[in-house]
Amino acid sequence: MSSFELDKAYDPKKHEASIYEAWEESGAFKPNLQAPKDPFTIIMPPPNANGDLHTGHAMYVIEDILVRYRRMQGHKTLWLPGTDHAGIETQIVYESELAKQGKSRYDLGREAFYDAALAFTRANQPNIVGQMRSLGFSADWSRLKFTLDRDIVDTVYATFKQMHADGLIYRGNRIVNWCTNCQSSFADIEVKFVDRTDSLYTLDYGTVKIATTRPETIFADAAVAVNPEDARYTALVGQTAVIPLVDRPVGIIADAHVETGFGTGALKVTPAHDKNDFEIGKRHNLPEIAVVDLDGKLINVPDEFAGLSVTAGRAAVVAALEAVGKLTATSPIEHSVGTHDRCGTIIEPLITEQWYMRVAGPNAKVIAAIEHDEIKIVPERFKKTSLDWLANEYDWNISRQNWFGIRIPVFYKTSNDPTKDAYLVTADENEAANYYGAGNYRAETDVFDTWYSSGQWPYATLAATGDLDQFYPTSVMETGRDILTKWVTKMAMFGLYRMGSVPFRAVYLHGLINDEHGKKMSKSKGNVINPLQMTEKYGTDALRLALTIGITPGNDGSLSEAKIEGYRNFCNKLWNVARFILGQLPEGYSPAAPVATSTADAWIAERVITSVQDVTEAIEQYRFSDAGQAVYSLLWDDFADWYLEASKIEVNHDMLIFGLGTILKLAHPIAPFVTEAIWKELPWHSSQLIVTDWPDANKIRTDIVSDNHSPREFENVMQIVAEIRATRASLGLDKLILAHSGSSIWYANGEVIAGLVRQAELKLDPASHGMLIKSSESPAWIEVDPQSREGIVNRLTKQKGEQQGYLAGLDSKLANARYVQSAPPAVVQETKDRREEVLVLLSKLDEQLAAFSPQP
RNA sequence: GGGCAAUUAGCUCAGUUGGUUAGAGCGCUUGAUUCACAUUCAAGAGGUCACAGGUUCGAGUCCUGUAUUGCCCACCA
Repeated sequence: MSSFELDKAYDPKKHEASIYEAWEESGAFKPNLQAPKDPFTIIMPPPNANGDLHTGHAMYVIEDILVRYRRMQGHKTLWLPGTDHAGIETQIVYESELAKQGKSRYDLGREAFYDAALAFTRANQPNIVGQMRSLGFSADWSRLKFTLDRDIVDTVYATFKQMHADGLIYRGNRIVNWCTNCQSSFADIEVKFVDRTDSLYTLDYGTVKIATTRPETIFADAAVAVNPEDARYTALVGQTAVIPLVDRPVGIIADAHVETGFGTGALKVTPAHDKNDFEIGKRHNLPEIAVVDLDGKLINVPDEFAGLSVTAGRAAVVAALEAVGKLTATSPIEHSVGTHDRCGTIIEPLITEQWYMRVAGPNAKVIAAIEHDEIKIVPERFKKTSLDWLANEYDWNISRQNWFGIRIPVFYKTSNDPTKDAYLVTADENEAANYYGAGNYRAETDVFDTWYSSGQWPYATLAATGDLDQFYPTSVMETGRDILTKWVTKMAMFGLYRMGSVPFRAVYLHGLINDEHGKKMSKSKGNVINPLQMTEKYGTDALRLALTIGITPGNDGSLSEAKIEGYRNFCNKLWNVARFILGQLPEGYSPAAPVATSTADAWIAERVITSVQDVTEAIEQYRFSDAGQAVYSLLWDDFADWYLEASKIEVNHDMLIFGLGTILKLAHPIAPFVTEAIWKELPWHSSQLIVTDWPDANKIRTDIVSDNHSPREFENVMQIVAEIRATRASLGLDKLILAHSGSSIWYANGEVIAGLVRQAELKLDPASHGMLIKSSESPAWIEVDPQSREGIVNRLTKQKGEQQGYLAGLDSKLANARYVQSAPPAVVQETKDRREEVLVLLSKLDEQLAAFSPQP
């Protein structure tokens, strides 16, 4: 009797927490520096410390798969986790917290707000960390880093200082994307364009008419521009036009930027409030007149408009223009308007002074690294995307006027001392005091763009944990393809700049996870799948499998509850396979090297070996879906449906245990909990599955003693069984008698065949006149009732028709001389072989038809 | 305007260098089931691989074009 007693079904809730705890307590998540193989490192993209886990984070499962796989392979494996303070995002969240108390950030002041937001963030961090742990992530939490940790910030400061010394950093007074809500400038990449319908107003400027969507900025006009090729206006170039309402004359200039076909072909040039106009202004040396302030209110305009918001001002100016007859037309126009991607506020282009980084030089190194595959990008098509983007990036505005961020380490001179520099780059106020003298300096209040600091995440974290020497460059960066340009290229740039080498050797990009109909998940659509609800309901492994199988690198994937449920079933199947096997082991059993003593043994051994190769290769090539599918199919289609069933007739405990053990190993990276839960039940294992060796196909092949059985023979058994089952189903037969002629395959496998077919009896009868089992090479029959004759003839006729059609196709192929000449001989031979097989089958069908057809 | 991706069974998706009669899961139909698992088992139906050309002995796969959908970048007075 067996000493094993497993629950009837796998209940994730009973196992996951304790297994995770055991992993962590054993130190399995920490890199094993004694491991024989090279370091393998992944730096986790830090999720927002204030956020909740969503399907995007759940895709870190890919990282866990890689890490678990490499750990089992014997690499010194480090997965370094972290969380992000998420600058502006957190600021917005925390401001809304304050709003609940009826406060704004101005009530607290900059420093108090920063401290409070930081405390809020640190207090929330355990939430997201706990959620990631619940997904089974085998990261080394003892190394957890936070983007505002002192040591991280120090690294960022040092980089800034070095870049400044290298002449890569400068102050620039130019047009920026200003968010009046956030009171900060933003990089182009943070501006999201939304389509809108607005009014296009045609205004009378005396000599010309211009078209604009922003009449409230006419007071900032510095010129009117026309295209130099535009014959309508050539005579006017050099003349003046007059801004209505204020009657201020401006020059008419020619600039190629102007499109003759748009509006009237004449453009009001407003350098201070339009990006393109700013460029035109630079080309023509035009004044930059500001009429919108940082709050989005009109300034430097006639009194009646002063202080109005842009929107109110527009309406008022339009009314005034109409009143004086200068508004000659109004038409709807569809265009895109830039908004801040975090808060949705319309971006006001205006001129402010900001910190910039020159990117051309540093980016050139990134381009070279990507071109030479020093950074391999998966899928490869994103190589081009990143190269195009890098080659076209403008100097990067790295300063923000948010309050929640890393302050730019600069102090400004406030005295008039001509011997002192205008500013000093240092994070140390003492240094500033020494240099300028007390009271003669002020600290910069701008903070870094979060991508400036998070772009340094790989080496900043590794430096902070003391792992830089051992684990940099890292192995793989796995992240969403949407932040390829925002983040991945920045990390490459910073890594090459500061470390002189790439931060990661490969980048794996996953796509978006959509809902069950391939639609983007969104709160407003109500189709958001909460990963934690799913793991609660179906178990963590089920979610992990659902996010792995059927997902293609870089492509959007879809997730549904039904899909997750299906993988819950898989986990249960695995559990029950184990339950079944363990249930029949004798007391005190301990496994020995498997010996293949039956046809089925030889076959399953081969299937396992092939699967080990397939799964290994798939993971190596980042084809995680294929890896998952290979394990799924091995367990369910091969091991459970065939080998286990066959073992009910002829059992080989060692082979069962070997198969189960190997499957557990192969499945572990994707489904770590259920595999470890089963592994724990096997008393002969001294260590946890998480640190067990990954199976080696060659080693297995030499270890398994084969008793001279061919895997092919069992494949024939499977064909025979399938044919008998199909025949039974189509004829509605119940209990079967299988007659055979006494060949070796039937002697060796007859019992197994009958057992797999179920409700079948075996009989030696070389003279049977039953229905021929056509897939059996030596004659065998299903004994049939004469009453079934009509059904049999129908079935045989249908099969004959199918085979004749197939034969015709093969014949026409072989009749084609060019095919026979040009195709590889192996392909042609295969066609010929198949034709022979069909002919044999057809002759059998004819014979049977003759036997069962009514005699004439 | 430029680019990328997708278009394959009712649904969601695979299909790795061109080569068996194109696959999976779910759903559907029929049947089974005290024997590890109904979170099960067996059998089955279901596809002109978006469309039009082309290359090739051979195209879901390569080329050209078209359509639809989604995404990215640029512009949008």
